[in-house]
Amino acid sequence: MIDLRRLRDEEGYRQAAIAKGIDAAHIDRVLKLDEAARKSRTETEALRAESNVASKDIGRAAPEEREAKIAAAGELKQRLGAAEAELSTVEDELNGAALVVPNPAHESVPIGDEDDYRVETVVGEQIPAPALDHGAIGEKLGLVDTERAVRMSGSRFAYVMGDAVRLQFALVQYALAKVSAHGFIPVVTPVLVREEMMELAGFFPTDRNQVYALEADELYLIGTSEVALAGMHRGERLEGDQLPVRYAGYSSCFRREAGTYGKDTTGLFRVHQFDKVEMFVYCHPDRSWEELELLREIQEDIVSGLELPYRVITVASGDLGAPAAKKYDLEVWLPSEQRYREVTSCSNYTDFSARRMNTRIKTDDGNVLAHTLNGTACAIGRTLLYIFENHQQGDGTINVPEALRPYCGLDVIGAAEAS
RNA sequence: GGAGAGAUGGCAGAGUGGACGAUUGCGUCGGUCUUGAAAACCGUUGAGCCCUCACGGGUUCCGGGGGUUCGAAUCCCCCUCUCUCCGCCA
Repeated sequence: MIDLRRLRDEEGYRQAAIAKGIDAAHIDRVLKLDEAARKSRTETEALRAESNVASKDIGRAAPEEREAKIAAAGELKQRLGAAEAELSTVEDELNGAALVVPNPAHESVPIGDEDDYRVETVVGEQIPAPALDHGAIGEKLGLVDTERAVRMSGSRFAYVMGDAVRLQFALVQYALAKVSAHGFIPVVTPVLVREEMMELAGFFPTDRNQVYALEADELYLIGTSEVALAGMHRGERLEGDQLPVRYAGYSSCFRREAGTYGKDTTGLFRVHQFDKVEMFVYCHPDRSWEELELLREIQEDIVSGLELPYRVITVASGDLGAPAAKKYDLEVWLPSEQRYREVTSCSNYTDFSARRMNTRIKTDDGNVLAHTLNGTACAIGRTLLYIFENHQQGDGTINVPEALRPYCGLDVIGAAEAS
């Protein structure tokens, strides 16, 4: 949710919202509605004050005076009712209009669309395509079975098997160790949440068709543990001296992937269900830009520790999504496609999400809205597939990155099958 | 799944239609006393929004949403959650 006060007072804030792709005319409409709502609120409250005084007076009045006073108060109530009705109409309209205004982009974000990103760093070698792409080698080495999974559950499901499972849990342990070093508290979150949480976390109504619904129970499967972590401190006031609070959520994630027919149909790249370690930070507004850089550093550390070639880009304003003021994508080189593809991303939501969640911080100068950030620590399935390709060796085996060996006891995968 | 009880400020816990944003206790913060501390005593102590340069004023909030009434923490309806007992279960 946007800060209406800043939207009307700060031209830069307004311009930065427009950079995200919202119509300037829409913002003007929001501001007009805001002004109308404030005027109506002032009038309504004045009437209510009058009405409150009248009611209290009845309580004090002598019995013989009551009749007349009640009649007078009743008339006041009529006027108040009309004013309240008008106010609630304007407020509903305002809320509806304000809800679609995106969080303004930070000044360091390049203006533009999907292709206008800025490359920040490039690390590692862009290796040539391996003998087998991740889907093929997964099937060949008995690590991934999509054919049987399709019979079981439909397309975009997979059985992950054998050493891939060992690697999966090694990745979880590895990622948790990395984030724990920075004070992240591990959390296993609920994967089912109420509709209200989906709305407050900003996924409804916009991404409703991406979310699985359990209609009988009116519960929804989360697409990321971000939903559950963003809701953790709903309506709370956090102690300033305990911040920043950093959580590492681990959960399965569920996505309908509506509208992606024919895209990334092989292997684990785009599936309906995958596991993920997600970072989520609550912090003081003064600190959030530092925290964003920390998230990015951790992400680079995790990926480079797995010896994967990657680059980091700053996503352009038009491709940010409504809540993010700035977003980095970390993309790993996918040799079979000879291009970089996303593995993690991290965003600063500033106070956009906290305003809706009503998560505040106690400070000496009163309470302020928290800033929230989120970023992937490790998307397990995708990371597995980048390992399958980038660490595939000439003999058809997969070399296990040093960093994972202590967690799974494997040096190489597929030696028996390949020979 | 069945039956019952409940949800009030940081916490505990009063309050069943009119001076209640709410008795009291603990905790908080400030002060008195003390070499210092404790104890004791005195005082202080919720949040959101609107108006105002400010001082200040108004309004809303007693789990959430609706309703009755001139007036609701209090009465009515719906929802959510918690506890106790029974059933089931990893």
